Amino acid sequence: MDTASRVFGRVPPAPPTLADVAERAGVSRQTVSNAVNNPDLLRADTLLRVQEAIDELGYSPNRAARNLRTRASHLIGLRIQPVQEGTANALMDRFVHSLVDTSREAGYHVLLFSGDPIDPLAGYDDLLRSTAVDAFVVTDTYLGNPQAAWLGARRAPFVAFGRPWDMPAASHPWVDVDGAAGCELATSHLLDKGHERVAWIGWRKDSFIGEDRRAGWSRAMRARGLPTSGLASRVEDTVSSGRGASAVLLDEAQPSAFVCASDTLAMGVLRTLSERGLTPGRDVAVVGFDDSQVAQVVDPGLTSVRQPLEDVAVEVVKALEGLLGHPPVVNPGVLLTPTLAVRGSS
Amino acid sequence: MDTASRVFGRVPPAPPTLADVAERAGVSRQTVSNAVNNPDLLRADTLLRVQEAIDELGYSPNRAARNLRTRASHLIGLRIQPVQEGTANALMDRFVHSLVDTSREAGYHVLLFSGDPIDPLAGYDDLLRSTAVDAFVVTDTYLGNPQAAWLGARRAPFVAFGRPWDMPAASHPWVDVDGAAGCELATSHLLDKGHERVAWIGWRKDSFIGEDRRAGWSRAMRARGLPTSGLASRVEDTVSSGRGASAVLLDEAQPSAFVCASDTLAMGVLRTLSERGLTPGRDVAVVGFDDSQVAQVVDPGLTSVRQPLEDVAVEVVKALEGLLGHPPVVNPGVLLTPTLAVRGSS
DNA sequence: CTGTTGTTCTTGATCGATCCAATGCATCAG
DNA sequence: CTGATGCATTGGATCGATCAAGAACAACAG
Repeated sequence: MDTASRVFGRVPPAPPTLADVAERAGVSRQTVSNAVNNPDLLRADTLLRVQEAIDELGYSPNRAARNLRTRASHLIGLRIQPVQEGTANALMDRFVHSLVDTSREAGYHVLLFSGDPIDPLAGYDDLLRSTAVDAFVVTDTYLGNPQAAWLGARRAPFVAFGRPWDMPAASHPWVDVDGAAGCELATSHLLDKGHERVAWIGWRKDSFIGEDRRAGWSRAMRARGLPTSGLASRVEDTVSSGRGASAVLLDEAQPSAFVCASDTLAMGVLRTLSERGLTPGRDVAVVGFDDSQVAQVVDPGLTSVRQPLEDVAVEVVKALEGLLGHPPVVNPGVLLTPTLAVRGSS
Repeated sequence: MDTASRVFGRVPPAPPTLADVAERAGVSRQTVSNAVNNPDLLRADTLLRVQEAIDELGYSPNRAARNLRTRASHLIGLRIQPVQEGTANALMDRFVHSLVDTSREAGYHVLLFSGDPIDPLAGYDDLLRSTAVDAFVVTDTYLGNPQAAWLGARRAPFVAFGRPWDMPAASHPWVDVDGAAGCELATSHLLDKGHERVAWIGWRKDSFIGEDRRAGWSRAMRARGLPTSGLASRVEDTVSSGRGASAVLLDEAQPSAFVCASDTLAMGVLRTLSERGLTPGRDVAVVGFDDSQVAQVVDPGLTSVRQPLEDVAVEVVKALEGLLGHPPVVNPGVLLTPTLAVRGSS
């Protein structure tokens, strides 16, 4: 009795191959292959016979063999960011879910890999050269995406979730959420409720995304002829920054509502309100961004801009299918409009 | 000019193969293969020459070919739960990160797949039969894991994150976090601070995990000779249940501290406290479980039991390496002790 | 009857790596 | 000088699928 038998009780049976099915159905290997990949090439009765044999044997094509021959793995590489306890994670989680579901429908699986924080390209290179994945989904383009340029140069197929902010003419497909539209939506929602002095708390000026979202707020304000000066603050993305900024704004500009670039900042606003005995939603309205977990469990509920990540995933996969098709098609960028999850805070 | 050239500008060069390297280094294919996989079989100078050739050509072994021959994919399948906006997600996110990092060090990549909510086994079967993955990591064992039994029957290598509660004699490797120890730790922490009436808010009795955590609380109480009767409540895992349960307990049993089976429940307690004008941490102490995002951003900070997911990932990979080794080794179950993240609420 | 066309199925080669068995070549004991 | 031993390297077969031709056969026009 060999080692495997001792441990497992018996040797696991070798999975059936194409040849096994062929023999059983009384046809050639190629015919079985066609039954699987091009059923309409077979005569109806032959197809049926082959399919019966496939079912009886429980045959499933060996991925490695197929990949070797077709030079495709049907895997999509997704690099996950270094761990950081923040909103970004929960967001990514939703996106990953959607991406996995959507790609499965398209016949792809998602392969995760982690980046070396020092050399973000290391992981890509390895997977690419060993032909382990067919394409990549790149998510952290907000950093001025070096990987987009790098992947482009290597002619590696990839789709970005996030606009190429610093390279508007980039020729790769991308999908993004229109943050400006989201904040405009949030602001208009507040204005419709009768608020006139709506303040903005956002990120520092060097953030493309932050400036984009801010633009949505000021656009909505201007559209109603309302002033924006003195009503905006740009800080770090932390709860305490949001708390500090909102305290200052309340003292100096007396806003009746806040639109924030993130739920984290909005949490800070809520804290300031509770410190001052103000009730969110009644005395002062607050809107966050990302519809994170906290927005849902915090006391009156935090109204928040929700990114349509399910739709993003669909568009990403659509673009991937284009890239990997014959002939390859490079889809143009897609911009999706977020929705507003209205809760007690507004 | 063919289609690819028209789209890409030029045809991407075929990646170098083992034979290319062999030719360049003036050795046989097998020698190059050995240089990669068994370097100590080569004479030092030959090895050097081969490695130079590898570097010059930028050679990386073709994964598909290797997988075909070795009957291994070096991929680990991880099924992600159907999307549910809850604590579980953030937890999984941390775990997935750790798992990806740890498995990379062991030479494995993580393949995500989603389960059909109706037939949770569908995804497994597909991947298993097509030899797409070498093993699985199973995470949702709290449901009385049908997949564990199923995978076991198919002799598919897998490691569970979570004990086989309903089948203590199960012969598969597993890794779990000792929830009882965590709650004991939390309770002792409160008792050390001088609290004597520490209440418990947990899940309904049919949850193995819930009862396990509860046992930690009662163990700690009994160890100091303190009574537990009337101090426990079992409810649904929602904020409002936690709010309701804590209100009742405060009225009927006057506890000075709460230990909760989840951060969600703890959030409910915090809400009750704020409704009654009580300050968490000063008037009444609260401890949650899972150290979720909300625990960190909520007002005074929520003390919470933190699962050592990084360590879990390490143990899971260790067990996987055992299963996939030659000969395979089935590691016994591993139980890890959580830590306590102390914040303002206690 | 021959040649063309089209459908259906089969055969041999191939993808790029590793496994296996064998070879060349020193070294060294008898 | 012969044969045994060990090390470094090699050539052929193989994993299981798909690709690229070609073969067998029927239908049908000339």
